Amino acid sequence: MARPRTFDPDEALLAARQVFWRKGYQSTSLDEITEATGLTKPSLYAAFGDKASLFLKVLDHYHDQLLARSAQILSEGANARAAIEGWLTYLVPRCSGEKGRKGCLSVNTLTDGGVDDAAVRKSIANFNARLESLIVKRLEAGRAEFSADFDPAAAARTIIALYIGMMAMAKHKPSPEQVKLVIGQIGKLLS
Amino acid sequence: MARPRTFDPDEALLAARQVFWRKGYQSTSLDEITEATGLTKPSLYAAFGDKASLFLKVLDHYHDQLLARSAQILSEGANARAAIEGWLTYLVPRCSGEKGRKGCLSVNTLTDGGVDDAAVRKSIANFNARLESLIVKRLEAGRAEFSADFDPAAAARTIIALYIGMMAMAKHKPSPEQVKLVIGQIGKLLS
DNA sequence: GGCATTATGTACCTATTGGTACATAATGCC
DNA sequence: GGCATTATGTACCAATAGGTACATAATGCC
Repeated sequence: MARPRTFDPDEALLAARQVFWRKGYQSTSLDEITEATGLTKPSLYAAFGDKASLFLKVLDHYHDQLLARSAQILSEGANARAAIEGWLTYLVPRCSGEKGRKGCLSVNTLTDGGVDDAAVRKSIANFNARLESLIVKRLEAGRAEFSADFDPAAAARTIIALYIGMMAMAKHKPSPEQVKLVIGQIGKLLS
Repeated sequence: MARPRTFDPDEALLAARQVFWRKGYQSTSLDEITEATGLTKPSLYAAFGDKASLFLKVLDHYHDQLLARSAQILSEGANARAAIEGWLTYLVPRCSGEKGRKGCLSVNTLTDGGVDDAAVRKSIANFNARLESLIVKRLEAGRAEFSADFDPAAAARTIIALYIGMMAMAKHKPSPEQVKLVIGQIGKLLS
């Protein structure tokens, strides 16, 4: 047939993700991606299309992965409150200085004015909607834990806003204790 | 003496701010700034220095303005809870579709991986610290409103995280109602 | 009015950007 | 082994980026 690939597309996607995550879409040059992946530009184009298309693939993969892990963790807690707190605590290393100041690729992209690609915005909106849906369902499943006037939808949306805020603040490299201080406040929203 | 300026530096700074706010630092070209300000590149350089220096001036000015307004609004409420809610409600138009999807210049810059200027990071960290300090002081001034185990520092930091999260979510153009839903949850943090 | 001084506008420079043309190498099929 | 097909590597291109040299214009002071 034809000459086979000499690289693993999934590995290349992960390598590109590292660069996009750290520097953002606009500030990442194709040269940096070729260096990180070990591929040449023609190989990149043949495999993933142009820069925008490559970034979208990276972002979609990131969203899928984060959603899968979140769904898993949210299903594990003894009750809704514990599940939510467990989910946020799992994110602590990413929000604090422990794993650098990369923050969240999705949040970083959301606030990037240089990215006006409709497909990218849609991917992020979809991710947030699905994440919020996961939390709403977990809260509704544990409805009995809360008071009569508890509003799962409002609480879920507020938790999403807090998640995004904490991911943005990760850029300041707060200590894990500072992050846990905020997570400790979440309990007040769940009553 | 010498030839006088034919433009108002403050106006030029505001015009540049509009562009940086909408497109972000990296994606804003000097040509777009010259178009928005009506100045030529040499005039820009003579007045504000290079692009990074100009951006820092814009950002500092933005921070000063937002801090001043926040301090004023936070001092107006009948009590601490009303003051905080009034402050967030003042920000609602910026968080919803009413004023487009610009979000907050400071938050957008914080999550911008392409900006690695130490002075910029310091300006943002300083802004956040002063904003948090304003809120802590307002909460402490209304200490009697809250229960004995209320932690003003933890609550203030959580409110900052929510503020940042809502500003990031502004990029999705949420409806004012959706934003108010989140603000309505803030009360639970203040008890 | 002449001069020193500073602002302005044109025109340009170099580096880097995303993207590609083209020759070459490696495979499976017959 | 020859051939069609696809991957790879070099070398390059046009466009755009931030930044500047230099000639010119406008002021106050003397």
